[in-house]
Parts: sequence; C-alpha cells; structure tokens
Amino acid sequence: MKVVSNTASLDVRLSVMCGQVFRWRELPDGRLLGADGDNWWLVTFVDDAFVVEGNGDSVDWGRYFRADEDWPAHASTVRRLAPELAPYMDVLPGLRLLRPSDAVEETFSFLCTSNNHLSRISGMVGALAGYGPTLASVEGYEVHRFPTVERISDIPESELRQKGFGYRAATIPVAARQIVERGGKAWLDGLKETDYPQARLELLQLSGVGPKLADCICLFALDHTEAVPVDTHVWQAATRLYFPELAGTSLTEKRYRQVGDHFRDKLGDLAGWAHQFLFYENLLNWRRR
DNA sequence: TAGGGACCTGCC
DNA sequence: GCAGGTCCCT
Repeated sequence: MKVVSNTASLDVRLSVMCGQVFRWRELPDGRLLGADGDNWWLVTFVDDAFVVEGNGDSVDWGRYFRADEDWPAHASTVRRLAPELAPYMDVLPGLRLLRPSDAVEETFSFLCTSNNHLSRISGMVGALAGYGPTLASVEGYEVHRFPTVERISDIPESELRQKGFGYRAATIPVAARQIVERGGKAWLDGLKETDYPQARLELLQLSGVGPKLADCICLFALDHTEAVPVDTHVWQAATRLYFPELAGTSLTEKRYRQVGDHFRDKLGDLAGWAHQFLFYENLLNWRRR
C-alpha cells in the first residue's frame, strides 16, 4: 500500500522514536523503517507531508496511530484541565499515543528497558526480534516479525547473556514461560478486556515486571490509556510541578500511586497520553537541569 | 513504609 | 557514575 498524508496533528518521527515502541530505525537518508506485529512500514518525508509504504493498509496504519480519535480535541482538553502541561505540549507537537498491534512485542520490549538507556534498548529489542520470522527485506534491511512467547520461552539464558542482555537474560525467558503457563498471547490479549487495576495486578506477578513496567504494558500494549508509568523522568517532572516537597526523595510505592492518581484524577483516560509529554521532555532536557 | 544495594553493559 | 527498574533486605 501507499498512503500520502500531511495530518498536522501527527508527527510520525516523534511518535515512533519517543520510547513507546522500539522497532523503528532511521535510515541514512532520513526515511523511517519500522515494524509492528505483522506489518512493516517505510515512511518518506516530503516537505510537511509524508508517504507511507508497507505491507499493511490504511486501516492498519490508522489503528497504530489511533486515527479514529480526535487529537486536536484531546489537546484542547488537556490544556484546559492541566494548563501546566501546555509548555511541554508546545515543544512536542504531534506526539500521539500509539496502539501497537502485538501485546507480546510490547511486553518483551519493555522487559528490556529496566535500568537501561534508549540506544541499548533498541539493540536488545532488535536482537529479540531476530528470533522471529522475516517479514520482508526492505532497502537492504531484514525486517522481522517479533517472535511468539513460546519461541522466547525457549531461548537459553546463556544465549541472551552472550548477546549483551545482562541480567535481563534471566528474567525474559522466565517471564515468557509464566505467560505461556497462563495461556500465552491469548491471556495477555485478554487483559485488554479486564479493567486497568486488575490487569496491572496480574502483570505484577511476572518476573522482572514491577510497577513501572506493568504500567507501560497496560498503556502501550493493552490500551489502558489511564495508566501512568512513573519512571525517574516522570518522577522528576512530577515533583517539580506538583509535589515540590518530595523533590529528591526516593520513589516509593505510595508516592508512585500518588503521581498516577494525580494524573488520573485530572485527566482520566487522557492521563497516559498527557504524561508522555512530561516524560519525553524531561528525557531530552534532564542533563541541562 | 522508607531507604539502600546489587544487578549487566555501555556511554557521558 | 549513571541509565525510562526490579528485587531483596533492613
């Protein structure tokens, strides 16, 4: 398929590179090559528009970028209910909440993120993707479909160690086995239908999944858009904006809940999208603060 | 419930 | 030293 678009409310590059998904790479000429579930995409930018090529159709593309939602209206709502976030939205216009199609892909991507930085995370997620079948060969790059939980559960820890996964080499296959025991991908997908608190509780039982990862999986993989993953960046921003008396203290379970509830009380189902502006702005600028 | 340290590896 | 944490221990 080929789609041409100049949707002003969508910045493709920002949305796929800000850490919601980890399957995109920027080609030397500036084009973007990405994978999501069964799909691969090649995005070319021309002036203020972009052209999309890939094996999916406009429905797949639209689902991924939540084209069914009124983003300008969302932005107005957040600016009205949380005006203190406006400066952060101003510097990151067009950032959308994505809806990745494969919960397994997102779950194991986030298992690579603990105590880690973006460049290494992408490499590790790419290494995991290498265990899946080839989707296509595009511009000389092999694009893989992310492997199944069953395949991941079979990977020896030693092999992942060798590939540089560090201590995550131990938790990743174990978490895969735990998911397989519960029913595999169907179980994970089923958590989309349970409510957010319950889904979060179930995810917390998995090895290597703590409060922050559970919320990432809820938000990005399970469509629980009220989830607010509180990491070091969101914690810094939240203490700066809302809880100055807590600045510099450690992020305990109680404080973690305080931050998430604060966003949910204010913004409801828009909390997960809104928090993303604080997260990414702080990630880009924390060294200067 | 809060605080502290270990854990892999790589980059500032 | 410190990364988009988790787990285990006072």
